Amino acid sequence: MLALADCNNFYASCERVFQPHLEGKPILVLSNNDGCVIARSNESKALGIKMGVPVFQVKNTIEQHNIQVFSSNFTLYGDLSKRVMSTIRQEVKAIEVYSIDEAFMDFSGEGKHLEKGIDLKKKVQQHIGIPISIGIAPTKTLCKVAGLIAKTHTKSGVFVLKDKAIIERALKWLPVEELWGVGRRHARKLNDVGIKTAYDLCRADDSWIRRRLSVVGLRMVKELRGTPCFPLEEQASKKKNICTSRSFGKSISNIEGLKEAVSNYANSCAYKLRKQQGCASRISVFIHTNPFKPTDKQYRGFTSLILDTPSNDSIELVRLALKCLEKIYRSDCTYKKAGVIVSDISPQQQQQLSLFDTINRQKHQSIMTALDSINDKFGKDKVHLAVQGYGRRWKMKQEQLSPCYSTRIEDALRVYL
DNA sequence: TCTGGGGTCCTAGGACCC
DNA sequence: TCTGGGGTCCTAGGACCC
Repeated sequence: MLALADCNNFYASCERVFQPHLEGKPILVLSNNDGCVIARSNESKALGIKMGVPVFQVKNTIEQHNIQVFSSNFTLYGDLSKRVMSTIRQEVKAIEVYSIDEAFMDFSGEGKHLEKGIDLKKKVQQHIGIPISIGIAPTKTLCKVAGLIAKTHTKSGVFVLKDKAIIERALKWLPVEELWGVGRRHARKLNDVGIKTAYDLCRADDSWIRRRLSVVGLRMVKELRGTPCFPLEEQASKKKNICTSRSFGKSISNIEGLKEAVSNYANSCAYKLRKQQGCASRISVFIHTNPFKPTDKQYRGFTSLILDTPSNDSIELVRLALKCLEKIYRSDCTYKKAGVIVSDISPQQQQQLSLFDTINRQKHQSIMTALDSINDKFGKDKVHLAVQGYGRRWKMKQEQLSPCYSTRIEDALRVYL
């Protein structure tokens, strides 16, 4: 048996941990630049606020119901996530951290599954203050279904999906578009041919599913029928692509501003590469105008460069990123977003050196190591390249940012006795 | 006025090889 | 008149996830 632990309304719950008076009150967490709604407490969901809507469209509802609004604080959410995962890790044989707010677990073995789930939920609540739901079933896809039921149809927040009859009942109840692996496109395709529920899909012909939903869809259906196709993966695999991109708080029309942003993103990619001990041999840069302003001239620039020798050196990657930028920049546009992608990633240990290499790699590597250790200790970008700038004209809008209670000592709560 | 930021996998088609 | 059979690699696009 497997289980899926899923944090309820995770970002909203994180904000509540340090502001418990918000319990029972509607909360929203916004995307970067405070643009869209990316998390809602139950109370906000009940008020009809949809996932992903631009904030300005629900401004009235926010004011009317005095909804508490937060900018996204990923430092806080990331830290609380780590803590939730480590509490879970102590209670189970194996865990796969699937996303910031979800983990699959090995729930096999003796003991009653339901009780074990309830106990785990209680521990996470007590240790971290984050409410979770748990779905328990023989396959990952069925765990997802069980988790959905746990969240909506149980008091305990834990549900076991094991008996054949209960699985069948659950699948007949579940609309096909709610399935893990069925997105909007597939849902429409399936609905068009009369497949409305997960149960309908289970009864469809294998070769038909294979043709319409590819092998990925077929695996999912097999899992619904009880055959595991997605094993528990304890080791997080290394990224094959790494991207850092942002929309700007304010549009940028000069190349200097873009240079500053792009060098920061390239530096961030290089940092992420070093953290996973990889080197990239391709770097790409893109810049976009604002697609929501149709009156503006629209342009999307994208280009890549191939490196002779794979690298994770900030100095080199920033230089190449700026070279890409020069190629795609057009002075007659106003830009709203830029990004850097590094790909073709290979392990740092096995690099083939280029015959014509001019960089002193060893020296650069020492610089990077020093840079990382300083910044890990004293804060992000405490020491950085000059091109990254100090102006931050491109920076994000974050007007409702909560403190980093658990990761910055200055932000820690003070308790007066 | 105001609209996020990351990822993965699969498939089809083209270019190329022998 | 008739025009093979087997591969690989790469890329773009489409689908999905959080």
